[in-house]
Amino acid sequence: MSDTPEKLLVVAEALFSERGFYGVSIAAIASELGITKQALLHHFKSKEKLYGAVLARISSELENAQQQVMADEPEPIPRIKAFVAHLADPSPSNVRRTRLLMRELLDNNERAKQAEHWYLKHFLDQFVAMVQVVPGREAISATDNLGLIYQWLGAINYFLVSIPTLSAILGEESFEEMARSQGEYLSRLVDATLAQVRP
Amino acid sequence: MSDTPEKLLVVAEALFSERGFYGVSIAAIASELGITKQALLHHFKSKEKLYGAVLARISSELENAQQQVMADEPEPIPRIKAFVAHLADPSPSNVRRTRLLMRELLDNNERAKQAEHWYLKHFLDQFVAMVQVVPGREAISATDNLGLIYQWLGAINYFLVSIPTLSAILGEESFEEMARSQGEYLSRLVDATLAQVRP
DNA sequence: CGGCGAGCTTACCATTTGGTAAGTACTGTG
DNA sequence: CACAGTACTTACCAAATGGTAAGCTCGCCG
Repeated sequence: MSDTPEKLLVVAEALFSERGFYGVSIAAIASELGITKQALLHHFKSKEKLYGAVLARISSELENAQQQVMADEPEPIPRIKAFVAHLADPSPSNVRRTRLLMRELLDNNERAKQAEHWYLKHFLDQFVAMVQVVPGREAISATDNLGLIYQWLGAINYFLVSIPTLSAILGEESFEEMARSQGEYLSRLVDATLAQVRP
Repeated sequence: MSDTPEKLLVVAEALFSERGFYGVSIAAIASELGITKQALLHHFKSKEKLYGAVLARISSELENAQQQVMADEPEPIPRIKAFVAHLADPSPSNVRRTRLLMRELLDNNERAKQAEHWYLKHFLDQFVAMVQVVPGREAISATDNLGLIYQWLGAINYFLVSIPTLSAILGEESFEEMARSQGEYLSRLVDATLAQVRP
């Protein structure tokens, strides 16, 4: 079949995102690709390494998007809003990524305890930097700004991850209405929280 | 050993929370309890049923807490804040519950597709009702209020679930500082978002 | 006392798991 | 042509998985 590793990663990402690390066997991934399990193991020496490659791919995509926004939008607040909007994009590929990262966050306790390097650290550092240049926020500590960012990330990621559930309990059309207003909600969330100053 | 099923559920909850449904074997749970795998299967006929019992227990605890707050605090806004504070309690037991529910949210797509009944629906309905009685919010649609609630739940749950990661990347003392301010952040988040009216 | 169900135990089982070993076919490159 | 490396394949494996079957022991009820 001679798939490029890129293709393998796309499929692996989809399955890991859907069922989690322990919920997917390498055989299942291989079968989805129409190759044998051993063909997969040939490219990535172990299941852990395959998973690691998927994570690395995602984190590099994330950092690319971040640099893109930095370059495109010089104004601090519109820049943040553009980035938030990008992260909150409800497209299937972004939802997939978000689900996988959420799972990783949950598993991180276990699996990555030995992994010295938290692969999203750079992403977070840069995000903090984006907030710290907002007028009135320069004096606020990095930790406090990180707290703010976590509120945004929480609202964004939790919504994305809840899409199937919400869609099921609200019904398709009601959910669509909610999804449509979500973008503006987030924009206002950013405004409202950024405006707050420390007492 | 004659453990009450309650004890079994506590241990099962801890392990499912830590490693997820597929990440824990019934043998592992049993061994943690010092009993055999078959003793567990005797009480709960299958792994799925055991997991379901854990979920049911959590959802009933959640609804109890909700009723408690409803009874204790008659004023709409303080009531919401009290409930939010309860949900955001960073105690180990609450963190465990939150992790497990977050995993369930991720897996829901797969496992609970056939389960007609989304076991947290009642919790959400009642939460919406709590918001709908806030002066100035009566006219706002349930869907819009749900959107607001999801922002709060996102901020709360994402933070709780990120505790080990944050603690690792920030260091213990810096993280403690962030955790301390989190409560007030959330309170202000509720104020800021509740104040907004639809255009 | 007889028996009956609850709460286990040991024994067993088919299937799936991640992974190794060894070989084959193809494609350059010296 | 020889040789090396890539991209696989089939064959295999030990361990772990969820689950069944059958039995054993205890307390309780008629």
